[in-house]
Amino acid sequence: MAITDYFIRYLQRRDRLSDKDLARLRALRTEQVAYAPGEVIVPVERHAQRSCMMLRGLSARSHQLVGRPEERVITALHVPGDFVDLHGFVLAGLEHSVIAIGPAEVEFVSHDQLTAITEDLPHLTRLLWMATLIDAAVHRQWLVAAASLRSSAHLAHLLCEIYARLHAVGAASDHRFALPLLQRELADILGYSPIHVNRAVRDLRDRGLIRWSGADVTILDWKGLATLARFDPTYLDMEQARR
Amino acid sequence: MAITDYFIRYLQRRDRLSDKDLARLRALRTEQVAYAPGEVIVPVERHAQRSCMMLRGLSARSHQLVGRPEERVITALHVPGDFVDLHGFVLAGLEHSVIAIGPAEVEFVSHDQLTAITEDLPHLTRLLWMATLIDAAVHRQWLVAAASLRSSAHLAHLLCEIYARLHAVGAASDHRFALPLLQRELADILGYSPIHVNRAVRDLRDRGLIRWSGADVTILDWKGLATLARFDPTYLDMEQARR
DNA sequence: CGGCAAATTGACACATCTCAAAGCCTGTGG
DNA sequence: CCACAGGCTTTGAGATGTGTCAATTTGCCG
Repeated sequence: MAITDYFIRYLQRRDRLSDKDLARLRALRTEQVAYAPGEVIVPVERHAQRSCMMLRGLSARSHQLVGRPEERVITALHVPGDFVDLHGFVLAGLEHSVIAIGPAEVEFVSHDQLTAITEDLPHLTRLLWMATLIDAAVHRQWLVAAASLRSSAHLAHLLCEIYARLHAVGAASDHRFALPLLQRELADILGYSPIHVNRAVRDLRDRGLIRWSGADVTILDWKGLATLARFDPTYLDMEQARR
Repeated sequence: MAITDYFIRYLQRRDRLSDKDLARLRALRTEQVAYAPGEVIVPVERHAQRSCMMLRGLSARSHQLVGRPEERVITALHVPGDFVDLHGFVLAGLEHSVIAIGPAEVEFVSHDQLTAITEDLPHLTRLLWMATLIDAAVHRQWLVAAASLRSSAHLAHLLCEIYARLHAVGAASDHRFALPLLQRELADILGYSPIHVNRAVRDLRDRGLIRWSGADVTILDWKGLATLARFDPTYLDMEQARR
């Protein structure tokens, strides 16, 4: 399946695509590349020439801390169908890198083609814009979660969100999904020490809310997990609307 | 001064505006409204019909927590020149409200006019897009700060950022600015208890880094404050570039 | 002057971090 | 098939950061 299929599904869940919009998306020339776990997909750079969509696996936006080379913070996770670094198209530079979480495959689109879309197709342009704004809404929700939830609930929120996003593009069902995240990476996402993340995982397990072995996650009690996390998917903006 | 002047300065700091772009911005029909401290400027709503730019004072994006009516989290602060809820133009709904921090004045722009810009002026459209992406970059930096800085350094980071943003649009100089933030609001921003925020403020004062009385903040030692906060303004994307 | 909201302080409880060590998986070479 | 190495996970104990509660002080405004 071409990545654009996932991305088209992502868009169509939120608005109707005209024939013109669809045709242009399908005609995009792209380059597919596969990455090993931990590899850098997009480096910190200025004036990037292309952006990537997620095709398979997961990726993350990783911020290196100044003066502490071995520490980093992950500010976003991306699932298939996400236009991962579309914001690099409009910004002068990326202040973070994009790395593979587990084995991952992405598809690159040149900025020339994106510029052409903005010149010709206002509606599709607004939908691309929308995709970056949903990322921003997720950032805000992560801020809310970080400020208002204790460790177990915070982890629960992340799991609810990832499942909701995977499910929305048809990449997960039955409350099961692959999550090849190391606990160290989870710590970089949630802002805890790896040890504390481990305790949070155990807590959710002990409460009978999840099963997690290797990269396999099963949500045993969706309602319980969502209640603990106070999860409300409104922020993912998955609503049909004219944009 | 019309708000558009601040916003135009915001844009011109980052790219060249064509005569057409400028003319369209200057021709925007807007409605100015003033608000008292704490008042709601934009409610939680679906399918908003207008968005607002910051003219005077400060505003914040406030998230009500589900099931805890008296608690909230603030995920963004806006200074004059910011197009505060421009994201409401493309999203189906806002999951937060916008409130006044101290006395504030904003200028509303109808979404009809924004739609027209996206139909006619691709370059200006990309610049509007950029403005929302800079907000997203600020969200990410807040996530990094929350995950990697202890309370005093976290507060220091916020002060550095606010000053940098005010200074960038000419709304502050000499390391002094008005910051009519209650410590309770500061707590909602940083994710600490008001008591702990108070300790952080005192710490920065005791170290001789800032003076803060009433709404008046003076940064006594910019270098020291920025070092403590590991502040690097790159994420504000204040660079001339073709977009 | 009085009243109220905000800022400040102290003491104690709870959450999370750090360091250290032990257990578990998986791939590899003998 | 087994032994081993290495990375990841899990556990424990003590140090530090932050939250909560209660009380006092400050500053503003009527």
